[in-house]
Amino acid sequence: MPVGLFVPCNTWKMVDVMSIAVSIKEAADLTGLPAKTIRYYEDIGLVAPVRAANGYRVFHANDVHKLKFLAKGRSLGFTIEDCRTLLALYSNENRASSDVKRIAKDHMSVIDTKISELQAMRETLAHLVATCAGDDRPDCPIINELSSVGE
Amino acid sequence: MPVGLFVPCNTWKMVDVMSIAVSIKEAADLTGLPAKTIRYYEDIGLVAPVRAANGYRVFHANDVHKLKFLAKGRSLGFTIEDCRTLLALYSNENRASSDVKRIAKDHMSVIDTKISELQAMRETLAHLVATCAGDDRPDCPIINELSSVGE
DNA sequence: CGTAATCCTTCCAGCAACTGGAGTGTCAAG
DNA sequence: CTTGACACTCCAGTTGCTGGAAGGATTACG
Repeated sequence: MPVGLFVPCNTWKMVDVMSIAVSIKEAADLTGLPAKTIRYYEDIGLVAPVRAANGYRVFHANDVHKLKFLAKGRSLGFTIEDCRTLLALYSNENRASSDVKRIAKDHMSVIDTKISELQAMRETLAHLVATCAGDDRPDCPIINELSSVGE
Repeated sequence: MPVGLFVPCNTWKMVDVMSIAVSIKEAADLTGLPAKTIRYYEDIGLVAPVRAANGYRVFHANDVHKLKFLAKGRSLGFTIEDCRTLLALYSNENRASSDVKRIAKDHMSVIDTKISELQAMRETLAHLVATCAGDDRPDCPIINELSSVGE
């Protein structure tokens, strides 16, 4: 008995224990991504699930795999375009690991820049917060700093 | 001789050493904000420069002051809405410094969260990058990690 | 006086990466 | 038969700007 095929069939079942062919909801549950996001990823060409006779998306094992890949890439802060490139490298048996490494290193330096910026903000804020009385009087070093004329 | 007034006058000069009444370009130069951004801030109601007879925006001292305030607030990472609130508190003689302090502390905790997230990413990436050969062979721990099935 | 350069104006569109909602269709259970 | 949970598409909004087109104003130069 064929399972998970995309032919008109009134007793057709998307989920089967053996062949993975899942609905968008199940793909969402499997990957941790919102269904909306998965549709968006299809829109921008990151995944290409096939369609069942009723128009519903059907995700096979490798679609789910790609989505998991994307979820991990995004959780590491890679941009969508980075993820697209990484996904292509992932599918490319002839890739050079140097290509992957360069993307990761570039991304790391972006992250490092962001961290430094945030830490600088954090330090300034910490100082200001520490010196602000935080009572019901108007005098406030935070406001003073923001409105200070001097450099 | 009136200077910096907004009446039709063919020898009218926006800039005057004594009374500050500047064009958008000069406001941009004084604040470090792009003219586009200043127009945007007017759009969303953060500043309200008057208009000269020819329709040009005219920025007075307190407009420039507000713009500098906004520039500093933004550079500390406050959202536009935070800046709007802070600006209102700045103009409010009866403010309580506790209100300002709370905004700053909330913002600090947002920053702290971001820093932690970025540092976690950074650590994972650093580990992966360190173990990746980065040569012309396809084997790559970074790809492996992204495509790993296991948790 | 003409013209070129540099302003200024408005409006529309786009970026990243989704997210929310409207309006409609489909399907299985009770 | 109806209810509920799903699915679909499409449009609009988020944040904080940024770019560009199309046109008007002003100034400097020859």
